[in-house]
Amino acid sequence: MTKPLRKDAQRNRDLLVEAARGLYAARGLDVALEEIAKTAGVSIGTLYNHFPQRADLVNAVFADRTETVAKLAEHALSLDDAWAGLTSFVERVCELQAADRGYNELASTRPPQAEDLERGYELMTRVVERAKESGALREDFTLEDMAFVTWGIARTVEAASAVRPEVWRRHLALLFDGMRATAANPLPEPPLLPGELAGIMRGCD
Amino acid sequence: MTKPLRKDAQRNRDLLVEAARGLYAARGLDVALEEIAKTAGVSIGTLYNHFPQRADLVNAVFADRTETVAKLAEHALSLDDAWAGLTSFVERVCELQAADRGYNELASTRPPQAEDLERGYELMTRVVERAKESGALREDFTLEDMAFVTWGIARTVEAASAVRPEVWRRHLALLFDGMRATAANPLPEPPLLPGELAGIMRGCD
DNA sequence: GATTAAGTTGAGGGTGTCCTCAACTTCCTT
DNA sequence: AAGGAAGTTGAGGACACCCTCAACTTAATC
Repeated sequence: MTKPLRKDAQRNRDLLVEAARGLYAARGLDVALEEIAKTAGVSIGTLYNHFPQRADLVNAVFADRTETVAKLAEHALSLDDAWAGLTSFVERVCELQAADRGYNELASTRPPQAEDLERGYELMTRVVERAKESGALREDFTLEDMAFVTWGIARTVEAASAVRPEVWRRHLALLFDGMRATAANPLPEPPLLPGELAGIMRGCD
Repeated sequence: MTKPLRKDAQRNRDLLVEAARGLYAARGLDVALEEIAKTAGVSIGTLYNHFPQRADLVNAVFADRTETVAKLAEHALSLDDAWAGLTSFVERVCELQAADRGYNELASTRPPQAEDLERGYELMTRVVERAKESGALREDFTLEDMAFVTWGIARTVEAASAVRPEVWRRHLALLFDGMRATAANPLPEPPLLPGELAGIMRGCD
C-alpha cells in the first residue's frame, strides 16, 4: 500500500518522531518545529518532507496511544467488578495524561473517548454500559460524560503537576464519587450527543 | 496617593480597558496588544505608557471580579441552607467563567479561591466550613479542593462552549454529587495546602 | 560504477507580535 | 498666552516561528 521508504529516510523519520516524542512529553505540543528538527539532528526541510502538516507529526508520535487505550478498555472488561473496571480504566488513561504533557493536551482537545477507531469506541461503550448494568454507575451517565473527566483532569494536571504531580488523583476520586449510582441527583443538562462531541473535536484542529 | 491623571490620559486609559474587556471576553487573553490599541483608537505607545506589563492591563480589566466574587460569597452566607449557599456560590462563579473567555482563562490559572484579598479568602473559607458543619458537604473537602472545580469547569467551558454553551452545568452537577457527605469515599491524596495552591498561581504569571 | 529516483539541506522570504524612543501634541498652571 | 510637564505617536528594530525551493547528496537498481 504505502511505498517502502529508503533506508536513510526511514531512519530520519524515526529520529524525528523520537525527538518530537521527547519534546512533546516535556513541554507540550507547541514546541517549535525547528527545534524538533535540530534535536533530531536533521534539517527543517526534512521534517517538512516527512510531515507536511503539523498534525501529521503529532499523529505519528501518538499513534500507539489509540491502541493502548483500547487495550486498557479490554483489560477493564476482563475484570469481574464492573465498577473497578471502569475506574481502573479511567485511572490508567489519566495516568497517560499525567505522564506526558503533549498527550495531556491532545487528550484534552480530542478525548480518547472518541478516537475514531470503531473498536475503541465500542469497547469504551461496553465499559460504561457494563458498569451501569452492575448498578454501580449512575443510570444517567453516558459515554460522552467521560469527556468531562478527561477535560477536568487535563487542566488539573497542567496546573498542578509541577507542585503536586499526583494531586489529580484526588480530583478524580471526587469525580468518581459523583458517578456512583448511590450519589445520583438529577442532572440539569442533557448529555453531549455523540455528534456534538465529535464536532467539538473536529473544531480544534 | 496615586497622582491624578490628565483628562485625555484618563480617557485613553478607559478606552483601552474597555477595548481590552471586549476583546478578552470574546477571544481570550492572548489578543495582540496592537489590536487592543487599534480597537481603542489609540497608539500602541499609549498602551505601553499606561500598562507597561501585559498583566497590568489584565488586572485593570478584571479588577472588579475580586469584589464580585466576594459579594457572591456574602450572598451565599446569607442563605439559610448552607449547601445551597455553597452550590449557588460556585455556580455563580462558573457563570462568570462561562460568560467571558478571558476571565475563564484567568480563573483557570488563578482560581478565585486565592484572590489575595484577605476578605475574599476568609469569606470563601466560611462558605465551605459552614457547608461542612451543616453535614451536607463531605468532611474531607477543603477550600483548596475548589480549585478542581474551577480548573475542570474552565476546560469544559473552553472546549464545549461553541457547541453546547450550558453543558458545563452537567459537569458541575457531577462534581457537586461527589462533594456531598453522603457520597464520600476515602480520597487517595491529601488536599493541596494553601501554600501549594499559592505557588501554583504564582507559577503561571 | 553509472544512472536516476529519492531524499536532504539551509538560506531566505513572509508573517505576526513585542517593545522602544525621539519627535510631536495636548493639557494645565500661572 | 506662554511655558513646561504630561501624554501621544508610529515607524522601526528585535525576535520567533513558519514554510519553500533550487542546489546538492545519497541510496537503490541495472
